[in-house]
Amino acid sequence: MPNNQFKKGELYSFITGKASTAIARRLQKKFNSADLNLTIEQWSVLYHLWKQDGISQQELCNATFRDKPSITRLVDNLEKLKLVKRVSSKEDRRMNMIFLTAEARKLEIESMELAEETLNDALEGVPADQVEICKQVLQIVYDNLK
Amino acid sequence: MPNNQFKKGELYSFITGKASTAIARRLQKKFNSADLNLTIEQWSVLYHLWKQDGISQQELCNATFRDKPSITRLVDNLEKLKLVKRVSSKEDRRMNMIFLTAEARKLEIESMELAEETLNDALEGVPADQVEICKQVLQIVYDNLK
DNA sequence: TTTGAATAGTTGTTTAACTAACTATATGCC
DNA sequence: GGCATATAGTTAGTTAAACAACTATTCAAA
Repeated sequence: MPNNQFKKGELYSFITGKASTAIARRLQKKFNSADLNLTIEQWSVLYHLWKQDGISQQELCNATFRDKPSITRLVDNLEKLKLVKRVSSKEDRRMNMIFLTAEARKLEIESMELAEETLNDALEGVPADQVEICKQVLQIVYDNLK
Repeated sequence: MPNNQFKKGELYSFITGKASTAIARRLQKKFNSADLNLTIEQWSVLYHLWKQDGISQQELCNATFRDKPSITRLVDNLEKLKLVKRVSSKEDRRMNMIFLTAEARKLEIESMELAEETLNDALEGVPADQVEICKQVLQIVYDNLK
C-alpha cells in the first residue's frame, strides 16, 4: 500500500518549495538592503568555504548539491567579484582548489547574521519541537532522493 | 529573545531548499523518462490550470508564487508547445485569459500520478503525523514571509 | 472630460540550473 | 609502457528567476 499522504491539493507546495523560495527571496532582499552585492547562490558557496576553503570544485558540488557546470559558473562569478581564487592543485592538476580572499572573509559575519535573522522571521510562532520534526522530515526526504 | 532555533550548521538546508530541489529533480527525471516534454515549472502552471482554466496571468502569478515576467515567459513557452492559448478578455482588454488545449488536458492524469509517486518516494519511512507537522510548519513559514 | 494613478502584461539584462559534449589529467590493468 | 576508463573541470544551448523599465488599458477624481 503506498503511503498516499498527499491529497492533490497539498502536493503543489512540497514540490515547488514555496517555503524555501520565500526564505531565499527574503534573504536576498536583506542582502540587497545591506548593500551586500551577493546572490543567494553565491552566498551558498561562500557558506561552505567559510567553514573550510582550499577545497575542490567537486567538493563544492557535493556540499552545495549543485552540478559541475553550476559550480564552474558560480566560481567564475565569485572570481570576477574577487571573492575567491582558483589555485590549481599540485598533487592532481585536474583539480582547482578554491580559496577565499580577504574581501570574502569580511562578509561572513554580516551575511550569517542576516541569514539567522531571516530564519527567525520565517519560524516566528513555530514551536521549537515542531521545527525539529520538520528539519528531520526534510533531511529524510533529501536522503531518500539524493 | 529571538527564537534562535538554528545552529549555524543547520541553517543551510532550510535556506537553499535542498529537499524541494531533490523532489523537483526526481519529478523532472520521471517526466523525462515518461517522454513528458515538460519542465517542472511548466507543469506547475498547468497544475493550476487543470483545477481551473480561463484565469488571468496575474491569477497565475498569485497561484504559482511567481512574478509577472516569469509567467509571461512560461505562458510563451507553453503556447509554443501548444498546451495553452492566450485569449484577450472582453471585459478588460489588459488581461489575457489562459486556456488549456485538448493536448494539455491529456497530460493531467499521467503527470499527477508521477508527482504523487515522487512524493511517496520522498516520504518513504516518514510517519504520517510527522509529515502533517512538516506541512504545517512550511505553511507557517510561507505565511510569515510571503 | 481629461488627467493621474493603478493594474495587466511585455521586454531587456543578468544570474543560475540542467543536459550534453568536450578537454585534460590521472589511474589501473595488460 | 600503453591503452582504456574514470575523474575534474569547461563550454554551449535552453529554460527559468529577479529586477527595472516599458506599453496599454482602466478607473476615479477634479
